[in-house]
Amino acid sequence: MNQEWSGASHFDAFHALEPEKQKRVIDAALVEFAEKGFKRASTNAIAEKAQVGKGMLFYYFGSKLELFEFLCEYTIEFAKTRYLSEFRFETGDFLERYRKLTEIKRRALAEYTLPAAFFESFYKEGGGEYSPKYASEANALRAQLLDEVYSGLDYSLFRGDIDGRAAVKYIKWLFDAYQREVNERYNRGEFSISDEAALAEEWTRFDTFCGDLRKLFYKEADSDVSN
Amino acid sequence: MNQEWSGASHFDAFHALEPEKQKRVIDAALVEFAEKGFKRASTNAIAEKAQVGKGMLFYYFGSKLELFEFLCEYTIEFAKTRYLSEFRFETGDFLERYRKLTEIKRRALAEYTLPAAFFESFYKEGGGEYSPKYASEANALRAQLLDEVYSGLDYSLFRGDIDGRAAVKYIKWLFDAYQREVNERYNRGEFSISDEAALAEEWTRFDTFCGDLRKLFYKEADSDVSN
DNA sequence: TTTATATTGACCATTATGGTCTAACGGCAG
DNA sequence: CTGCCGTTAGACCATAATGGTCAATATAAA
Repeated sequence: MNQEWSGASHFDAFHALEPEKQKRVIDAALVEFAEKGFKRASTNAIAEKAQVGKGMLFYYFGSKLELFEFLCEYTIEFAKTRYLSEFRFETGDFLERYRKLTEIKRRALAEYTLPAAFFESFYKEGGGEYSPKYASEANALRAQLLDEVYSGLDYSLFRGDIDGRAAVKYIKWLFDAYQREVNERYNRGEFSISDEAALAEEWTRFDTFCGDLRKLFYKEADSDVSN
Repeated sequence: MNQEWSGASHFDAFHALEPEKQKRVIDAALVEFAEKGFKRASTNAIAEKAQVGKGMLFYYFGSKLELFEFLCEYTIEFAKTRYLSEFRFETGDFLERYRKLTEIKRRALAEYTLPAAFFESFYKEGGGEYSPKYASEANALRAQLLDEVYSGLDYSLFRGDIDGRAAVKYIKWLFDAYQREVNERYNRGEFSISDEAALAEEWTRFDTFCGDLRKLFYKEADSDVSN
């Protein structure tokens, strides 16, 4: 007897699972794919990490690729609703924009990290090769995001002796490096989200950092320079 | 320098090969290990990339691990003789040091890239786990290198309104990001080593970059510093 | 030719992969 | 209790790739 091929995966039923189990599966898969990219990722590892039988993955998703595409949809949806929605900058001050962006990220750190890592990996490793369907959508979203941050900047705020576009680039480099440093500290367990005091210290650290950038790249606030 | 390890691997004989074939093997192995780390690296891929029978690798080196350790020794030796030897800074000016460091790297770009990538990968991926023998030596070398760059800095050169250690960190971040950008341009084939004009442009680009950093982080200097 | 060294790629045991499938579990209806 | 059925786990399978071996050569020297 031949069976139907298409009706194999109980995709919808997945959402009826206990949310905690759903989350375990999703998180494990996000991590695995983010770390290794589509091809090198192992469904065995995902099942193990999620503490779930491997059969379950294929029961719900049908195949590795379909699981991957489910995550694409999930992260894109996440980025749109939880991230891009807060993304309306009224100021032309680049530093202020990036500062606010970092704040948004940080506030949702716990839930944000994994989808963001997956999204980033999708872009860097060639995730789009395996799922062209989502490649364009992910790119569009990325572009929209970049546009929101980089368009309509007020270059007159920067000090006059350095090219404005260069200044923007430098500031971005510094922010990214700063973020990396924080992540490293976080991964080494030097502070945790639950520790109020340590978290507050992180924020003042961030404030001095932003202050430094302002001192470095901007015109002096009180005394206007005549060029 | 070379001692007898076992009757099995004709380790010494490797150096008697045509240099061009040696180089093919070494380069292919450096690339493979640098890209994938020890475990994920494939001897098959190395042999193929070097256009050499797989048996040859094991004939000369005995095992994957011994090949790996040969490369460790090779790169460490390379770093010592071709790199660290030029590494005596008499100035306490951090920017000047990093600038010179970049110059050294760039001048030996062709021969430098592969060993450097291997060395970096050895540190980032856990190469030391597989070859503890060389882990300590590599770390020592790395430490020596960092010490040479970071010890005895003259913080009084920096502008007064930003912490000196922070300034050093920011400058390092910017240099690294700049390097990454250049590498990306290079890998995208936007310029080649043989193209004199493009290369010269790269150097003036680098000069403006250094100039920017000086403007950003240093006290206003009316007198030129020359070395 | 004989001898010694180089060199290859088919071959082997092992491991890991994505995917399948059987057997069992647990709640529920009758 | 007995069937039923959506779930679930993990043994299982064909396949591919791994590090490593080895008999068969090619090369060159004596």
